[in-house]
Amino acid sequence: MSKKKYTIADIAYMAGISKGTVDRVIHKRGKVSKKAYEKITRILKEIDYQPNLVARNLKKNKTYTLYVLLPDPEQDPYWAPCVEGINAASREFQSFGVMVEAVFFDPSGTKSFNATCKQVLKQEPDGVVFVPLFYQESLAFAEKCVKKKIGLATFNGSLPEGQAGSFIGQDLHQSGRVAGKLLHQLLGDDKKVAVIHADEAYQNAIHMQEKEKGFRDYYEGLKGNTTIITQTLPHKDIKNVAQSMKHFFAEHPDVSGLFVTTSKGYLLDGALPETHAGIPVVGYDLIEKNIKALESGVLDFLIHQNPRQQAYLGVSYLSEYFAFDKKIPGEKLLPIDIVNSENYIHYLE
Amino acid sequence: MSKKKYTIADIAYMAGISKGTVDRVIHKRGKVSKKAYEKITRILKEIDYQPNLVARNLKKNKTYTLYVLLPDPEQDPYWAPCVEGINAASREFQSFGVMVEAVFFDPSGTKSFNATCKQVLKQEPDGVVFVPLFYQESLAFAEKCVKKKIGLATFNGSLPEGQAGSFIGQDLHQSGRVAGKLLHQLLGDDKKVAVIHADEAYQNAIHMQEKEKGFRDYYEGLKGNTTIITQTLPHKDIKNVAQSMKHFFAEHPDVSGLFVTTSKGYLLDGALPETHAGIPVVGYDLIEKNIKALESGVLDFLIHQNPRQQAYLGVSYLSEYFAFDKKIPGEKLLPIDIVNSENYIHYLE
DNA sequence: GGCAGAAATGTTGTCGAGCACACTTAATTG
DNA sequence: CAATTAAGTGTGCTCGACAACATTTCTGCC
Repeated sequence: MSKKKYTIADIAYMAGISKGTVDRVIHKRGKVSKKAYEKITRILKEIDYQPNLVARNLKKNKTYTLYVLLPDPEQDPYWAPCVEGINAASREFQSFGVMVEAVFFDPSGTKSFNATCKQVLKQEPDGVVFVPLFYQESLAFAEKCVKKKIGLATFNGSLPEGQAGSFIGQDLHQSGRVAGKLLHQLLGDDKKVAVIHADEAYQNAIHMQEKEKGFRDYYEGLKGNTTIITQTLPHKDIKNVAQSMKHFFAEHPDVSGLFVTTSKGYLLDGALPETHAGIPVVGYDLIEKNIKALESGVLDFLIHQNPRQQAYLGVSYLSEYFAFDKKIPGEKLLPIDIVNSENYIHYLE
Repeated sequence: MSKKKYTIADIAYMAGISKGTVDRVIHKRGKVSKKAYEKITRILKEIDYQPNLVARNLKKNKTYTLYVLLPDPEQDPYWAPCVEGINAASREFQSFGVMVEAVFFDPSGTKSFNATCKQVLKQEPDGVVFVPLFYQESLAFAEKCVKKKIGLATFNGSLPEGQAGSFIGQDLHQSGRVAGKLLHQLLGDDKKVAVIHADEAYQNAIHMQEKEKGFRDYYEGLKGNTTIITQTLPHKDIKNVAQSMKHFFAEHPDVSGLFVTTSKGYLLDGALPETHAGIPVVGYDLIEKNIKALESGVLDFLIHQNPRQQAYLGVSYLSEYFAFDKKIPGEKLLPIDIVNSENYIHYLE
């Protein structure tokens, strides 16, 4: 499993040649005779030479600057754990010359995002990790980064493939399937269920649709007789969810389970009509209010998207790329964690 | 968030003194005048000096040897992912002079375990990560390690507190509660359920009991009228589970849900009498056979103990301790992952 | 053969921490 | 007051990778 470690000096000695030449072979910067090249290459292979990353890093002695762009956690608590993840990764890699700076933008419109992007570009960072909340704007930003040869990673949302850089997040379609399965497990066959798109500004439209697709997909695969209806709860109505739900259930009294595609499941707390109180609900995200709703029994399951880990990995991937020349994984899909009132504690940080 | 990095030379220059003295202050090895000591201490605090771990590590140039003792995955597939976790950690830390060696023992008796321990001790490793499958024997081994000042970490089982070293694993009691909650969610109130201790040699007795306690604990907290009965399925009977289950349900026809406390839930596949086929079952561990049973619908939920991560963390903690002087966390409880047929894929490796 | 110029190879200093050793003061003693 | 010793301080080398620079060897050509 492990073996003796060879240094360049060792190899030079073995080949009866100076370490300068060995180094030239390793880094392919020419000016080496065929004979020496082959001899050294053979030895390298034979001993499976692994350069000492510590020494390499010390010599390089370069500092890399990473910026992380994410929505302001003050405005949406979903993002709060990210800060902790960013800090953890930052601590871990600062010894290797990686400096990490987190920047928040206002998620309610594109203006703040654009301004933040501009500001970050001005700092000429080596790498950028960001949440592509706004599609067009994110695309433009990513292009600029690529042009400037800035390392890229996105989390909690992806850009069209072919983009250089990494995407870290969840398979939303599959998470919809998980929600479908959970409701199915709770309800049994042939029931009527509803998908609720609660609140959330337009930028999450794609997310919600993906989740709904997965959800419907799951039920279609069953070939049962479950009916699925979709209900949008626009922002203007969230002040009176009770009213909205009353109307909803008046119209659809036979709906026996709900799937809330956003982190706003807690809005149902105290807002379900007596006739349907206690109805199974599956929602998203471990924010404080949802956990309360989980404990009070309003919500049955939450799907955890692990924002902390997403941010942590985003920073880690770029850091490892800079510090250790590691490849950046193109796509990293995190587990779709199922959370109920008994296991949520371990997912909090 | 991040700041300029100071070197010992920087500090020496600032204090108008040589780096030798600065070094003496940092490492508290005396021979420094009060004046110099205070001056340097002040500067160190002021700039919050963080030594460059890369340089430190390079200078030390020491290699540490870790041994990992775990049950042979060939005999119990539960342990297979551990090997992958060990390898991942090994790769990560080999640049920092940490050598990792995995050693398997036969879990069916204490003999192989004892022999392996002896053998490992003979190698005089710097650290040991092991699975304390056998209580007495593990205790003795741990004591020997402590005496020899060998770094310690255990996973998937703990030793009595007060032991030096780290424990990585799951809160078994709480995982029993999770299982209780899941069955409760699937069944509703006031049902009769059964805890099945299936197979498993004696060494897992404590695990199973802890899980059962948590399970009962959950239902007691409800103050409902659920009845819980316990059924042990001894090793000699696993060849004829169908027969055993037939008898069981003949005696307890009103049992409407099962909690299998071991990784042997898959044994129920094809072994449930027609009268009770499709009954909700919660089990443990993502081994291949269980996943099949999950997909076929025999099992409804599995609780994932994440053996891969447990092993990975065990190795990582000790490695970071040796390589970076990091403290070893006393106890690390991993999330109790709930798995169904739609999300298991992300937990496999 | 001699010599320019290219090609190949060797040498040395750097990165920062850390430590052994050499060195300079100050204090102590005969 | 010189000599000895202790206390405090400074210097220089090491770890391994790496690259700039210095040096040697080879090649072709007059």
